[in-house]
Amino acid sequence: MSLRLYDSLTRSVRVFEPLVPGHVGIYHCGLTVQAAPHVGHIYKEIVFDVLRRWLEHAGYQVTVIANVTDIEDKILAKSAEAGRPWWAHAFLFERALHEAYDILGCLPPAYEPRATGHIPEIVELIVTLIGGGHAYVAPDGSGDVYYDVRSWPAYGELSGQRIDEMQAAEDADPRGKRDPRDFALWKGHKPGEPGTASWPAPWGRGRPGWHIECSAMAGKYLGPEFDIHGAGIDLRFPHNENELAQSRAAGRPFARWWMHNAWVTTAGEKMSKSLPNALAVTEVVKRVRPVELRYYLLSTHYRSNQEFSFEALEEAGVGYRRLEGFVVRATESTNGPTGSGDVPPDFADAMNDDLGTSAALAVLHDVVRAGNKALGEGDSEAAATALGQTRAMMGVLGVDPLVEPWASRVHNADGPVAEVLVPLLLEQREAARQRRDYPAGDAIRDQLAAAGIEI
RNA sequence: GGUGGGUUGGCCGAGAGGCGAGGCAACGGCCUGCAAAGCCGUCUACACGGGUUCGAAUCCCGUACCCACCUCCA
Repeated sequence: MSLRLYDSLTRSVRVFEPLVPGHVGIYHCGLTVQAAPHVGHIYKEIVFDVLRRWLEHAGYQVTVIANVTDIEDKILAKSAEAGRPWWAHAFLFERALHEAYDILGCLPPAYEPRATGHIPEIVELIVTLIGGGHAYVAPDGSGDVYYDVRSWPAYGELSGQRIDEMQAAEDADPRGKRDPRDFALWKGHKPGEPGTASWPAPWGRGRPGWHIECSAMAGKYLGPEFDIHGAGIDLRFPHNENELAQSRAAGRPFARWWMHNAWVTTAGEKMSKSLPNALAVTEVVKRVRPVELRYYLLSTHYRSNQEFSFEALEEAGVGYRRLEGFVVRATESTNGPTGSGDVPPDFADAMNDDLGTSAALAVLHDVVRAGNKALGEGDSEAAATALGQTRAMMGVLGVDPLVEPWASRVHNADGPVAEVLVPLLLEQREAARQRRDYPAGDAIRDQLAAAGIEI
């Protein structure tokens, strides 16, 4: 079975065929560096990291571009509140974001372009749109440039909405817009805004609107047409809709697949920076290991909401340790994994079916059960085969316990002290058991258990 | 007002006309000096009301409730 992916534009699952055989270009967007990343933000990274790994497993060369929005209204507002320059504010959270990626074992993108580094490309695109009659400089002297939604009949195709049915924004300040749905491509510099937050343009100093940057950067790095555009479902409208309209109006076919991940929710509602339910990645990983958080997030299909709870998270951690335990035991008691590094057909079918990670995890557990049985029966050949398959599957999901960044953290026995002391204690316990001094042996076991090390 | 998604066992979560996903928890068994781990087994559900069908969690109609987007948002 070949890979089939759901496309939000056509609202259907289609057999994936890249534009250029053997190559896949992916652009995913939406991270605005204005606050510390929470579990919901990082979920998108994990989803597209697994997509990328699965494509690479299938032999594709994958180019991932993920943007960083480092200038927009919120950043200006939040940085002013925090009393630091907007660029320092943006960079602070860009770094926090990178730390979160790394903690969760996401492979780095090929490149992460920043909006502020692509002003010429953005201006060039706006010039093209104005020239084509799809954008106009606001007549009110504000220096704003708007996209003319009425000039693009297909506008609304991605989100399935008709312009006339769209609710006008409550705070709609027409400011010279031809239609209230027209959106800003360029925001003229306003008095009171930092001078560093504006750039020269043919229609006056200002800064780019939020939507245009993605069209400009995706176009620059992946070309006028590319394979997959990813984002969280909330960005479908207006952000992705606007990107699509801008790009196509400028003569670029743009993305061939639009993929949107659903939510990690709390109390049935979307996790959000503006609600008190936000869960910072750095806090959550104090409760479970990062790899367990990653495993937990993959237990739900990416297009279904996942109700976050620490209880479910910790249960998932138990499930992960079962897999990890097999990998560790099987590695110790066999001559290592055997097999071609291929995943079982059922696993491949699940992943090929629009990244069915839930079903894929079921296959993983089945193989581990068979592997554990083989270990129990002393069938090291069967155990080694299961180990090979297990590690291949876990590798695709980015949770192989013997691959970095997890390898050094197996079994909680991390650090040089533990590496020296734990074997020593185990030796003493074994000696106690040999002389049938069980209370002494059990005491050592209990103390290790109290330190988080299970025997 | 418009658009889209959801309601599955004690819990988390797949599936999408027949063949009981999987995990966690619980209980019983095997193994073990006792545990743990592991294995075997048990419990086994599809919001509600109609309908279609030999057969519906899955399709159709209706009802209720929940969520998301239309405004910054993964």
